[in-house]
Amino acid sequence: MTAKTPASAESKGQIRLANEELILAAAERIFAGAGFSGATMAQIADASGLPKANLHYYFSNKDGLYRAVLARILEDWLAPTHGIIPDADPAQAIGDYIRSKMAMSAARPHASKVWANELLHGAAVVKELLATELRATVQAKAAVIDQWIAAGKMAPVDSTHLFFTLWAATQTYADFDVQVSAVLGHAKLTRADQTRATDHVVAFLLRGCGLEVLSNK
Amino acid sequence: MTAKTPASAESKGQIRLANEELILAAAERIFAGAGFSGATMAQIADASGLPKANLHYYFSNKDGLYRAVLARILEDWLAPTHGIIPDADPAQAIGDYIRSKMAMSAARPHASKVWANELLHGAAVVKELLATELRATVQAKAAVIDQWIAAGKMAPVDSTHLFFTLWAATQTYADFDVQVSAVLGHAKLTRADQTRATDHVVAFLLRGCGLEVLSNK
DNA sequence: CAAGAAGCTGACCGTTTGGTTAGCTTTATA
DNA sequence: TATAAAGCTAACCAAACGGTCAGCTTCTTG
Repeated sequence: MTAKTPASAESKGQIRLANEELILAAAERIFAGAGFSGATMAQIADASGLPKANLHYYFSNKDGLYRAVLARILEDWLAPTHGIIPDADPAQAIGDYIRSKMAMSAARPHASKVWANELLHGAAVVKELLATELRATVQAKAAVIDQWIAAGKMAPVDSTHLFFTLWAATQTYADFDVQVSAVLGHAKLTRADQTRATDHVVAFLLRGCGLEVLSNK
Repeated sequence: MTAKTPASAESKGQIRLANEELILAAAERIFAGAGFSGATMAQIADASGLPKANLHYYFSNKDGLYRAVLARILEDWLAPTHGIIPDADPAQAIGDYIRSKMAMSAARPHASKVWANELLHGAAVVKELLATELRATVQAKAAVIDQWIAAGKMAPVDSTHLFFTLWAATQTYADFDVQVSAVLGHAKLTRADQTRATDHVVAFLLRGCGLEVLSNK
């Protein structure tokens, strides 16, 4: 609305920014539903409300668009391990981590599915990243877990594999929601289902760590 | 070799049986690696060592082949809940179930990936089945778990969601093996990795149920 | 308000893919 | 061994797909 100095924020036009966001959001949805190969540029165009040729104006090609979608997902994905530090209380820190993972699965199921699909088919795009950033993060946080175990604050779990189990148990509600829905007999997962799932997962996984659920804040 | 009465076993020729198996095995591999849309009939033909037109001689079309692959997987998938019956010992029964799921993930990773891919993208083919057979199985077995809980034999877990957690924790080693490998710093999962994973998962999940690992037979 | 930059898009194109077919060879049967 | 059934496959085809481009409109800027 108001005229601003053009070089203030990014050097990208606002129209470009808005349309890129529109396309990325649509692409995330379509890629989640059909995978990379199953998704078509025409579908993504329809979902974003823009003509197909416009997609190629903003993104070099299908692969470039897919990489942009993955990059956008990545930011939120490796983040919420902040609380896992030596001074923290294990039950509080791990509980918070699990809850934030469950919240992410509920809030951004499409993102989780795109990520799952990428891993499922060999992680051609993000393999390098897994072996560097993710590996380093896990090693650092596993060391904290090991300290807690050595101090007798929790059960002697395999600290590295613990993360595989936490990820699996939480993301299954986003990735395989059809299976959960079908078994529960609901057409879609309700908010009540999500709450029940979170309560179960937090209690179960903490007990697996030899810990008790703390009062919720 | 020896001449047999033709109507003895199935009414299918041995050549047909052998080639169908050849094609199904190749298709499972290719579908696992690339998903339904990403896989091509030409790739499956190459992998099976047969010309492409031969695939259409045995299977009506790509969709028919995909359904046949899923059907072959399904048999082994809903099976190993046998041990979960009221008279059994909870730690023994649940421990055995987890171990058999881990063994399956290690032995047939391709099958697990095809199944995961089908669920991930909405289960268009197996949705009906999830809502009937799988749902019924889980309800029956969850009732057994509830009996054990009522009898004070294990911790008060959500018996239905327990199954989601067991499936997730075990199948993650087949479905997302690239992630596990990358974090562990190995090119592929070794037998030692599989053993360590099984030990962790069994101990961790049983503790989550308020149970202890029994001596391994 | 002139003029360049940015945004936009219908129409088009080469390639890939699932699927077909006509005609061949091999196997089974009486 | 004659004959039918089953098995096999090179060559071909129509549809769908990712991607291009020329020319248009809208926005920004000095």
